[in-house]
Amino acid sequence: MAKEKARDLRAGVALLWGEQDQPTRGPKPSLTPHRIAEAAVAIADAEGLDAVAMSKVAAEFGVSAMALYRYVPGKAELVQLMVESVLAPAPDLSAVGEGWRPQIIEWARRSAKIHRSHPWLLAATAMRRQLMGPNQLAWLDAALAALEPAGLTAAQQHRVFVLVAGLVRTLVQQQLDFDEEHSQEWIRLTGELLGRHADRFPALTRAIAAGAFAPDTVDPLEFGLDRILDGVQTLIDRA
Amino acid sequence: MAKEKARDLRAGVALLWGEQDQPTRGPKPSLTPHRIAEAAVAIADAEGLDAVAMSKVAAEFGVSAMALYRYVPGKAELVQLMVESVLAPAPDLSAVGEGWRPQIIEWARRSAKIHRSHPWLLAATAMRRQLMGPNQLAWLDAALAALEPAGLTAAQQHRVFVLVAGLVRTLVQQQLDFDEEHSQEWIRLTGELLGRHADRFPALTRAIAAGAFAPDTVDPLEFGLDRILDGVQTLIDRA
DNA sequence: CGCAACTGCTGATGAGATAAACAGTTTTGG
DNA sequence: CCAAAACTGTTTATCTCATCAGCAGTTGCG
Repeated sequence: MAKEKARDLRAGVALLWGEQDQPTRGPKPSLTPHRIAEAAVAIADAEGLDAVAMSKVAAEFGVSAMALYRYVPGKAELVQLMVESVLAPAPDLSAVGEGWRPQIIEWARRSAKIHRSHPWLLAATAMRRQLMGPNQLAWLDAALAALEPAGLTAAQQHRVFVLVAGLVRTLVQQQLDFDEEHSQEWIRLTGELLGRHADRFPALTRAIAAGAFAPDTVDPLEFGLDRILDGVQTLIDRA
Repeated sequence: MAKEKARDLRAGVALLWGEQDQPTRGPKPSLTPHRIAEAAVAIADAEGLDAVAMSKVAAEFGVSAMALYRYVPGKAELVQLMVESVLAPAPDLSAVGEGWRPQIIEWARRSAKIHRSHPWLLAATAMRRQLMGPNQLAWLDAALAALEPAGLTAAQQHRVFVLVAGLVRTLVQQQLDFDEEHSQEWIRLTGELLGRHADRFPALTRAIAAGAFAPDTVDPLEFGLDRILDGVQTLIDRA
């Protein structure tokens, strides 16, 4: 997780923002960072982020692993490109109509949808503070724009964004976990354990008995948004 | 991230819950899973989760890497033990007084404190749905117990827990990122980029100009809790 | 034309997890 | 008391990956 790989932040920036000058001499490049990222995305979608090995991505193009290093400084930067690739295009919330609340809700829904479509995205963005690419920034911009009409202070606006973005991450993670194959086995084992130690976890035992962990018709994301945005509304009203 | 390592879930369970029978024959074990986990925690605290290599942990005890496999099925299980180790003891909120709100707030504060003290904890628990050990369950139990007086349905209670736990994770992550050494460099670079593309990110540019990202006297955790719990209160009042 | 700037390749290195087989230790059943 | 069983720790050996170095072929500019 915490690999020191400062390398040269600047190299990554140039790549992420497409601010590189095209070479004139030499053989024509047969690849582009973008195509490489897309191939990597395909692998990650199908087999998870761990399956994205330089050699495997390279194989998609029939070249050796080292060939990729002509296009991408290293794996970390490749993952960044994958993220950018998947975040395009940034959401356009102009059709959602007026009001900060519907707009930020729509933002959250779209964000959640992308994260669900690319289960590795959470892990890819969970890592160290990364420099954000244009698309990541565009998503941030869209959220802030949505919140502007709420009339919060700039600092509050930022904090609300963090809450909503965090909510999306949390709930998508939950859902992905639940959908996972081992999930049933996990639930069974945990239930068994709990039965054996019910006295140590009284509140949990009660909650389970009352169906707290049973499948639920309410979308947890909608529930969370309602709570958070109600809280924000309270803040606005109070001002 | 997504390594298939079902191995035998049961082995991990037994280990995590200390449900293993002590061997009688053979040489006395010189270590215990618990001592190993503590050494690993020390390493992770000092150098990050990536620095926790079997060989490095083993070196702490002057034994070979493979010796650890006599105590722990593999690295994944070791990380689980580290988590359990760090989550002990479970929080006792009985001294906090009455009321669901102060109690769940206290729960969140203590959870945040532990996560801040062990920056690797977030990464360690971010992974695949893991089987929870007794201490992890005890934390869950404590949170549910705190929420009981609120009079929510069991399902709502669970959802609120998820919101609060997610909030803690989100905000600790933020704070850890910010404290990181490269942070300043990151902020500078991002600012530079933003200046060069201000027109593409109007809302963001406005927000920054208005100080949205400036250091803030408000604790983001308290802010988030206030919003979420206000939202929960609204839900309760409505019922 | 000849070199500089490139592209892709092969081979090497080093980190890490972990499997396999072995040697020494201790306990217990006969 | 002794030998086999049950263990502990060790050495060796694989495997998977990222990534560095150095090489060979390509191409466009001066």
